[in-house]
Order: sequence, then C-alpha cells, then structure tokens
Amino acid sequence: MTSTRRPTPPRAGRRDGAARPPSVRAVDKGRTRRALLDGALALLEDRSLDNLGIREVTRAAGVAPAAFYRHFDRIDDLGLVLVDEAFTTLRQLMRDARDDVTAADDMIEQSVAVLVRHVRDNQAHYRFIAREQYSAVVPVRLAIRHEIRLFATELAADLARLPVVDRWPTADLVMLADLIVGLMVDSAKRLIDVMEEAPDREPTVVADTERRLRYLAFGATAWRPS
Amino acid sequence: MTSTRRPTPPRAGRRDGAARPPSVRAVDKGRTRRALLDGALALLEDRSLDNLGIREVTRAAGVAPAAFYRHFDRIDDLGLVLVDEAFTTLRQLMRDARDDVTAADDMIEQSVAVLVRHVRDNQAHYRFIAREQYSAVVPVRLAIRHEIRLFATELAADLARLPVVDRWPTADLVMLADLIVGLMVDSAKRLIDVMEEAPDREPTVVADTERRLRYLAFGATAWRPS
DNA sequence: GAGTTCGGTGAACAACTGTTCACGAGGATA
DNA sequence: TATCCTCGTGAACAGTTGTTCACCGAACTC
Repeated sequence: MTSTRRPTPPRAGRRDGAARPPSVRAVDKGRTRRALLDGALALLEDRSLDNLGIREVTRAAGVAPAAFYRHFDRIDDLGLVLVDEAFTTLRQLMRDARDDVTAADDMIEQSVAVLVRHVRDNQAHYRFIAREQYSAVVPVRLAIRHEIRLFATELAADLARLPVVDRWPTADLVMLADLIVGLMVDSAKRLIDVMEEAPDREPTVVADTERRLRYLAFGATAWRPS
Repeated sequence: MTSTRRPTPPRAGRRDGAARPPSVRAVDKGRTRRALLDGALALLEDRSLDNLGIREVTRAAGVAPAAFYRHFDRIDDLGLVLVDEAFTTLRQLMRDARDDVTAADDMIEQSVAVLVRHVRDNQAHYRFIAREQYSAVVPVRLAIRHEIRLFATELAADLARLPVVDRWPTADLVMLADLIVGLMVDSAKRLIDVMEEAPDREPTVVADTERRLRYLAFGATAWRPS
C-alpha cells in the first residue's frame, strides 16, 4: 500500500519562511485521510452519520479499523470536516457570482446557476448536508446551522447594495436574506432528489427555483419596511 | 403485567352492525403498542430512526425484545405510524383554523397560532419529523414528503378563495402554497429548537414567522402571474 | 366447561460493534 | 550511518445487536 518510489527528500536549503515542501509521509497520510472521508461519504449516501460505524468506514477505505484513530478522535470530527468541505467552496463561489452582477435579475439567474452546478458536482456532500441539517450528532447540527447563518449574513451584505432595498433597516434585510437562503436550501434538496430520481425533470426544478426567487424579489417592491 | 380485573365479557346481543366493544385483549395490546411508540419517541429525541434499535425500544417500553414483532415487522413501520400521528391531527387543525376566517391577515395569525400550539403540544413528534424529513429510511422519507405535499395542496385550495389571488392560474397558486408551506416547515423547526434552547425567545420566533408570512402575502400584490 | 387463539416471555444464535495494544516497516532527521 | 517518530497492522476485549423458537397463561369462542 506504500513504497511506490522514493524521490530523494527535498534537501534544499530551508531558508525564508516559505511553505516547506510536503514530506512523503504527510502526503501518504493525506491519502488515507481522503480515503476515509470518501469512504464515509459513499456510505452516507444511504446511512445517517448517527449510524455510521468506524469499522464500516475503514472497511470502505480499505484500511485497518485502528487506522481511523490516527486521523479522527471520533466519527463526529469526520462529519465536521465534511460540513466544512461542502460549505467553504460554495460560499466562495456564491460571493464571486454576486460580484459579477448588478441587476437583481442577473443575480438570480447567476446564483441559481452556480448552485445547480455545485450541487451537481458535489451530490454526495449535499445529500449529507441535507440529511444532517437536523442531525442527532449535535456538533454537526450546530456546524451546519452556523454555516447557513454565515451564508445569510453575507447575502444580506450584498443585498444592501441593490437599489430597491438599499434604504431598508437591517432587520428587514436580514429577513429577506433568511427567506432567500431558506429557499435555496430547499431548492438544493429538491435538486439532489430530482437528480437521482428523474434527471430529465431537472430543468423544471431549476425554472421553479428561479420563479420562486423572482417572487421574493417582487415582494420587495410591495413590502413597506417596519 | 396483566390480570387487574376481568369484567364479565360484553356478552350483549351482537346485532345491528355497530362497532363491537373493544375486547380486553385488544385494549391490552393497544397499551403495549403505545408503550413501544412512546418509548421510541423518547429515544428519537437524540437518535435518528436509522440508528434506533429494536432492543432499545422494547427496553424503553419495559417489554421483552420479541414482543416488538407482535406489533411491527420492522422499525420502519413504527416510524410510519409516528409520521401519520404527527400529520393527520395537524392537517385537521389547520383546515379548521382556515375555515374560521376570511381576511388574509387573520388567516396568518390564526395559522401561526395553531402551528405554535401544536408544536408545543407535540414536541417529540416534531423533532422526529424534522430529523427524518431527509431520513435514510426511505419509506419514512417518502411518507413525510407525501404528507407535506398534501398539506400544500389543501392550502392551495383554500388560498383560491382569497380575493387577491382568486384569478391566478393554478401553477402560481401552487407556487405560493409551496413557499408558504416551506416557510411553515422551517418555522416549526426553529420553534422546537428555540423551545428547548431558549424558551424565553419563543415570542421572537413567532413574531418573525408572522412577519415573513406577511412578506409573502405582500408579494402577491406585486406578482404578475405568468 | 372444553378448546383455540393471542400476546408476552426468556433463552439461544451468530454477527457485529468501538477501542486498545504491542508491534513493525520505513520516512525523517542529524 | 544510526536513531527517532509516524502511521498502519492484526489480534484481542467485552458488549450489543436482530431474529427465532418453544412455551405458557389468560382472554376469547362455542
């Protein structure tokens, strides 16, 4: 399982605080860590984290049970890593997408497109997040809630730059952001469902999502802030 | 565990297709069945159905493991019963509440009040539903989805009688109903969280829910149906 | 009152679980 | 070169699991 080759260790002069080149050991360790994460992710397709066995995970990763403890203390920690993986890249993508536009309409289409692509590229992660949003594993549940809050906060900040709502008090902005995020979460769940149950109906779901977002946007024109 | 008394069996003349008086056996059976359901519900407070053991349930119910199979074939069936218990009473309550009012504003306050009370009275059920909405146990996941759809359909039918939207095409009505139901589901989840984490903040959550519903209602005035 | 059905029991089964431990191959370090 | 440290191994532990079975008393039927 190891010893493919051994390139002469990076014996360069270690000067200037630059990042040290990753040692062979570290890269190997990273490999089995990934194997554990991927194995878990595969199992979580139809299991809940609550019910995920350490032995199962190591088996799926092709590794001895004891090896698990070299990387995580308990199964919860592995779950937290998965939460992080799913959200940090998504948040970045969304921020970028919103930076590119000014009109609300473009913003909607852009955001939905980004979401759809990201869900498609990371189905296993999203299935996991959907299932564990109200997880029995407390730390994971809290982590997901926290990430979604962050998401809403960032969205509220960006919304504040739009013409229609830029004079709203914060409370109302937050409410709108909450509504939008709730809708996107819901849509993400519908997306993973439709992607594996009836992929041909995916465009319908996408169109529905855009329409409902547009409804929320229209609401802003009629709403009189508190 | 049995034989408290034995009232002379209801030896009345069995005529006219009236419901037969429940036999002692049946009522006893019902008792342990309830004990199993309640035991499960208690355990599900911090477990997922996926991870609920038959032995655990029988232990919590104060009953031998084998007794479980006299009532359910597998743990999924028990879950389905819980889903049914939670939704049928709620749907009835909501329909009644909406029948009492005509103005949209009353309707919002009424509905939220009913929801809050029902959630408070059935916290365990709601926690279970929230957690299992994307359950790893397929039949349960499907059952919950189905119940929520029913909910939305009934709401759409009632919405059609309101002045602002009564000329909308069905598709738009369904969309609005979906939005509202999604919001209520989300709110129910926030409610159970806040009820056990910070009960004093409950009024805030209630007010927030009403405000967000009102936002959706305002949206209807600005929306131009497809 | 005799016979049947039903719902609960406790024992038994193999299978699997999380966690610990001493061990060793081999990268890292000097 | 010799030493240390890291990460994976396989064996072992006691504990729990789902499910089946023969059994039995009490409720029911006639």
